[in-house]
Amino acid sequence: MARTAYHHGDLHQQAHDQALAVLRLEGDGAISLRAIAKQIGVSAPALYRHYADRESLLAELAISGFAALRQQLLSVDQHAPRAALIGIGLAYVAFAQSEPNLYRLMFGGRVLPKGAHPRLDQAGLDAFNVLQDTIARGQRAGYLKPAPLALMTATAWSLVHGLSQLTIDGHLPNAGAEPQLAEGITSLLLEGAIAPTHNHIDNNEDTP
Amino acid sequence: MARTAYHHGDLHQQAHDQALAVLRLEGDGAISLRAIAKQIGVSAPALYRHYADRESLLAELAISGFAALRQQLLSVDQHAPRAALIGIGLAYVAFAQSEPNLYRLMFGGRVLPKGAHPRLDQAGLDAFNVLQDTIARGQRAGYLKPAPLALMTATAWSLVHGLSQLTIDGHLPNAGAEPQLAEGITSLLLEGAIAPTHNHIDNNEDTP
DNA sequence: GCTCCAAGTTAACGGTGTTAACATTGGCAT
DNA sequence: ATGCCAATGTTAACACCGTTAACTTGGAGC
Repeated sequence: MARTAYHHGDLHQQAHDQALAVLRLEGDGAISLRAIAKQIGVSAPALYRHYADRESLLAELAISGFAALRQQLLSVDQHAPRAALIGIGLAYVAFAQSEPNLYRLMFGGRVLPKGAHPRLDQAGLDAFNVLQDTIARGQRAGYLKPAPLALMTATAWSLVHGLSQLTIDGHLPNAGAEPQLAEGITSLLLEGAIAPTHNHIDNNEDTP
Repeated sequence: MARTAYHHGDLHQQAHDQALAVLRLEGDGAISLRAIAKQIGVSAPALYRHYADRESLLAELAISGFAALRQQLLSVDQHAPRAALIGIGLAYVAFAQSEPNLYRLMFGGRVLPKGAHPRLDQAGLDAFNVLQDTIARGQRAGYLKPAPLALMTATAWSLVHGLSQLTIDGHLPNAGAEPQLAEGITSLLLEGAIAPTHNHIDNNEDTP
C-alpha cells in the first residue's frame, strides 16, 4: 500500500522510531501514544492498527534492544578464554551505559511482565545464550571450573546485570565512565575473593 | 488535632499503608492517588497536604523498604567471616524475593530518580553500608583479599542485586525458591571461577 | 470568645489509554 | 474497467489520572 495523504504507509516504523527517541531522552514513562501520534501527524487511534496497546509498542522497543545487545556481545573476540569473558562483561555493561533507558525498559519487570510477549522473551534468551556460550567455551578450554553451566552463567549474568543497573541508576559511588571498575569486578569473580592463604580450604566441590 | 468527621487525623499513615498494599499486589504503576483517597474515604487533593506529589509518596514507601532491608541484613550473624558473607547474600536475595514490587520500586531508577529525594538516598546508603561493613570485617579477619574495599563491595552488591532482579523478573531459568542457587553463586564469587590449574597465573595484583 | 492556620472540601484543567462507529482508499477478482 | 473488500485511517467519547485554585471547616492558643 503506497503512502498517500490518508494512508500513511510507514506508520509502524515511524511510531517505533519516535517512541525510541522519546525513550532515549526521557525514559519509558514519558512515552505517550497520543503524543507520538501527534508528532507523526496521525490520529491517536491509528496506532492501534499497528500495536495492540501501549505495552506492545514498548515490547517491540525492548525486542530491538535485546537484538542490539546480542549483536554487541557477538562482536567480542572469542579467541582467548579469559579475554573473551572479560570482553563480554565489558561489552554488556557498555551497552547498558550507552542506552540506560532502553536497558531499564528491557529489564524492567514491572512494565513488561515476563510471559506476556513471547517474542520479547525469546529475544532476551537469544542475548543470554551468547553469554552462556562464552562460558561453556571457557569450560571446554579447561579455563573455567567444571561447575554446573547454569550456575556459572547465572553468576556471571547476575554480576554484569547488577553492575549495569547500579551504575545506570547512580547507586555505585564509582559509577563513572571508568571501565576499570567493570574489569576489576570481572577479574575478582574469575580469581575469587578469598585470600590465597585460605584458598585451599572449603574447596570441597567441583575440584577433581 | 483529634480525628473528627472532617479532620481525618491519620491520613498520612493510612495513605502510606494503602499505597503499600496496592504496591505489593499490583506494583507501583497501579498506585493511584485518587484511588487511595477514595479507599480511605477522603478527597483526592487532601493527600497533597501530606505528600508533595505522587512521587513523594512512592519515595516514602521506598524509604521504609530500605529500612526493612537494612534490618534484615543487620540480623545476619557476623561471627564467622564466610558465614557472614553468605548470610548477607542470602538475606538480601530473600528480601527481594519476599517483596518483589517493593524491591523494584526501591531500585527502579526511572520512577525515583537519584538525587530527587535525599532521605531516600540516605536510606539506600544505610542499607548498603551493612554490606560494606561485613566485607570490611572479612578483610580485617584476613579472610578476604586486601583488594580495594570499594571494588569488593561493588562486586558483592552487583552480584546480589543482579541475582535479585533477575530472579524476581523470572529471567533466570532456575529462578525458583531454592536458596541453593544463591548459595552456589556466593561461593563461586568467594572461591573464584577459574580452574585450580590456572589459578596461579595472572595474579599480578593485590597478592602480597 | 476570637482569631488563625492546618486540614479538609468541590470544581476544574489538561493529560492519558482505549473503544466504538464511521470514512477513505488501494488492490484484487471478476 | 469496475466493483467490492479489507486495511487503514478518521472523529467522538469514556473513564481514568495527577495536580492546582479557591473555598470551608473546625480545633488550638491568645
